[in-house]
Amino acid sequence: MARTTGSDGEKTEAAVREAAVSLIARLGYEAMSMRQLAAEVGVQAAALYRYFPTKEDLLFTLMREHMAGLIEAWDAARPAAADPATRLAAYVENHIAFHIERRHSTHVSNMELRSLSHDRLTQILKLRTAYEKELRVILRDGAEAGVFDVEDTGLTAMALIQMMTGVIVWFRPGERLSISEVTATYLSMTMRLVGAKAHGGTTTCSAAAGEQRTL
Amino acid sequence: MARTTGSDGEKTEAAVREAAVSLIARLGYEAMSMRQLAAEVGVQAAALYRYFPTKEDLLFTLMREHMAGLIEAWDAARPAAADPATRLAAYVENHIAFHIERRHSTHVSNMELRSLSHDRLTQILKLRTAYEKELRVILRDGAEAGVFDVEDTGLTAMALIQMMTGVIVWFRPGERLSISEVTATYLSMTMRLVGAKAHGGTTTCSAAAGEQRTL
DNA sequence: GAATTAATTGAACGTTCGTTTTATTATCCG
DNA sequence: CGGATAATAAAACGAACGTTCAATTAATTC
Repeated sequence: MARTTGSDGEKTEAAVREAAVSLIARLGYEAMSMRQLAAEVGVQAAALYRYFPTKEDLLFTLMREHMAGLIEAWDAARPAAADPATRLAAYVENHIAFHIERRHSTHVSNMELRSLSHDRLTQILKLRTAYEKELRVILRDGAEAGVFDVEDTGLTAMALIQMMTGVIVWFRPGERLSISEVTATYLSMTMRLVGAKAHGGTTTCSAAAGEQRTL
Repeated sequence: MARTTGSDGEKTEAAVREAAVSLIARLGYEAMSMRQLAAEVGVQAAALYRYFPTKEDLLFTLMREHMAGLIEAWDAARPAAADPATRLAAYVENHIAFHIERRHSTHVSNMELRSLSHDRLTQILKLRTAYEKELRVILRDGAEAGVFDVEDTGLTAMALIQMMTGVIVWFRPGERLSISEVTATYLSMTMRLVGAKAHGGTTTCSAAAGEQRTL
């Protein structure tokens, strides 16, 4: 047999992407076979190669679009011109919302980097670095303005990102906590961690602690 | 040929373990072939099966011993009976020291869980939960004693552990920061995050950073 | 120094992998 | 309605996989 009734390239490609994200997140890139993926889509393995020339191309596409989506989401959510605390809050909220919403895709982009070729790894890391830099800038601005108390901007940014991204490890929608509850708690932990002076009230944390080093 | 001069079962097994941790951390469990591992050890693939009946047995052994080592390290480092802040500081210091020291093995234990059978996954997760519970107890004690300000003990524990474990992603020994600098910064971030009242002083959480025990 | 045991090799097994090729059918366009 | 093209199936490719087995040699024991 050959072309099946009702077959449509766009729909098939979208189905492949979706199934691939789910399968790779669950089994891992190396453990997922192209035949398994094809079966999930309801197609023969050879049909996949109409849309993605190699298995690695498929992985790279998924990762690139995940990172692009993350940056896009932040571009849409970032406050125009605001104080560091407001910008930090927006960053935290966007980060957590995005990562909870795209748990599988985040899993893939974080765990399967080693399966990329050198060049493609570099491309993905460049996107990631650009996204992380946004947070470092916020922290630096806040530290310079004296509203944050941060010892080391780069280290703090990494710590915050790992803390926030880690939410996908344990969070399951519909369980004990809602997304907004989780976000609120992470937001308050973040503000304490960076020693943010309360939005108008007295100081919560800070005082001593040395001058900050720039990265 | 057959047995080689100077061959010794114990030494070979140790070499296999060491090479396996390094290779799996670098390539991933699925991507590492038994022939690759054997070549790294300087032996034929068949020789590996003298020590580990299957590839998964090898992985499981590495993980089990990693988790056992972590719990053992904490048992040795835990303060006998102390206030929550001191215990939390000890937990953070032990956690970071252990994870930096055993970066590769941590990578394996955190990233390759999905390659375990159901039973073995359960065993590893049981160990991990037991270790994490130690932190939750510290946080709860501190919250009940009024020396910590924690909204949600479980969530805070997960956030802290992910933040601390994340150090292995970016930390490289001999670069910008020393282990003790990193530990000190993480300790101060932790104390602020949990809203710790200073050890004996009057205010501010970041003061805890100054009082730092050596690693 | 012979018998036994420990450690390893080299070759092979069947399976599965990613991928390619070729043929076949549905759909679209005139 | 008929030719072009898009979408797939079916079968096959060589390579690599985890693993097993028999043969062989080093070390140990008596």
